[in-house]
Amino acid sequence: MQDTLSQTFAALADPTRRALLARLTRGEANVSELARPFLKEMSLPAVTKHLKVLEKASLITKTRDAQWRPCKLNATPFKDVADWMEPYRKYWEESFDRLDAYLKTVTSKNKTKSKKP
Amino acid sequence: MQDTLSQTFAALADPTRRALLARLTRGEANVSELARPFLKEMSLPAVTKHLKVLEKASLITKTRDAQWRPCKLNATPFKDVADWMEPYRKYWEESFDRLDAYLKTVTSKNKTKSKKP
DNA sequence: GATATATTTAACCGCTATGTTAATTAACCA
DNA sequence: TGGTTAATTAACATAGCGGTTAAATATATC
Repeated sequence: MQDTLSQTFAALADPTRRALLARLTRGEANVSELARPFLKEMSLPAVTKHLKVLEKASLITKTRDAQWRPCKLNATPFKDVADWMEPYRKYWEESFDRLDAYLKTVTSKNKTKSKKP
Repeated sequence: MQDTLSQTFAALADPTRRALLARLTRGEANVSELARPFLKEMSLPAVTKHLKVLEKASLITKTRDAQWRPCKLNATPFKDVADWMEPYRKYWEESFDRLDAYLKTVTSKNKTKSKKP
C-alpha cells in the first residue's frame, strides 16, 4: 500500500474520477446518478470501481439510503494536496509574473500596431 | 496517451518523484546528484525512469552540460493543478472553518478549565 | 414469495508502471 | 588510445489498473 498523498494523486490521475468529483461539488448523488453520464463510454461496474478508488483515497464518502449509496465529497485530501502544493506556489507565480512582464514588453513593442487609434 | 492533467497527477503519485521535485526547488541538479539519496533503495536506471516520467509530464526540463544533464522545475503543470484545485478551495476551506467553529465551541465549553486565569 | 431496482462482487483480460541487471552511448581526461 | 564518469537503453519480471460480462447481494414493492 502506498502513502496517503500518492493514493490521492493516483486517484486524481483519471478524467472519469475527476469528473465524478466535479459532479459532487454540485451536491450529493448516488451511484447510478453519478454513473449516468458515463454509461455510453463504460459499464456500471467500471464506475463502481472508480468510486471505490475515490473512496479508498478518502476523496468521497459513501453512505446508505435504502438500496441507494449517496456519495459526498471529503475535504481533507484536497487540503492535503493544497498543502503539498504550497512550497511550489511562489515558484509558479513568479514564473507567471515573468510571463506577465514579457507580455508587457510585447504590448509596448506593438503599441504602434494597436487596434486602438 | 492520456490528457495532460492525468499525466501530471500520475507523475505526482509517487513519493520518489515528489522528493525529486522537492529537491529541485533548491535549484538545478543533474541526474547523479538527484539520484544519490535514493541509491540505497533503488538503482540509477530506476531514477532515470522517474525523471523521464517527470519530464514527459513537463514537470521538469532536462538540459545538457557535457556529460551531465542538469534538471530544473517547470512551473506550468503546477499552475494547472492549482487551477484545477480552485473550484474545491472554497469547499475545503469551508470545511476547515467548520472545524474551527467546532474547536471554538470546545474551547468555550472548557473555558473554566482554561490555562488563562 | 416474486419481481424490480440499485449496487457490488467475481473472474477474467490486456496494458502499462516500476523495478531489476547488463550492455551501450556520450563526454571528458591523461 | 584507453580509462573514467555520467547517463541511457535493452530486455526482462511482476504487479496493479481499468475495463469487460455474468452472477450475486440488498432493499423495496406488489
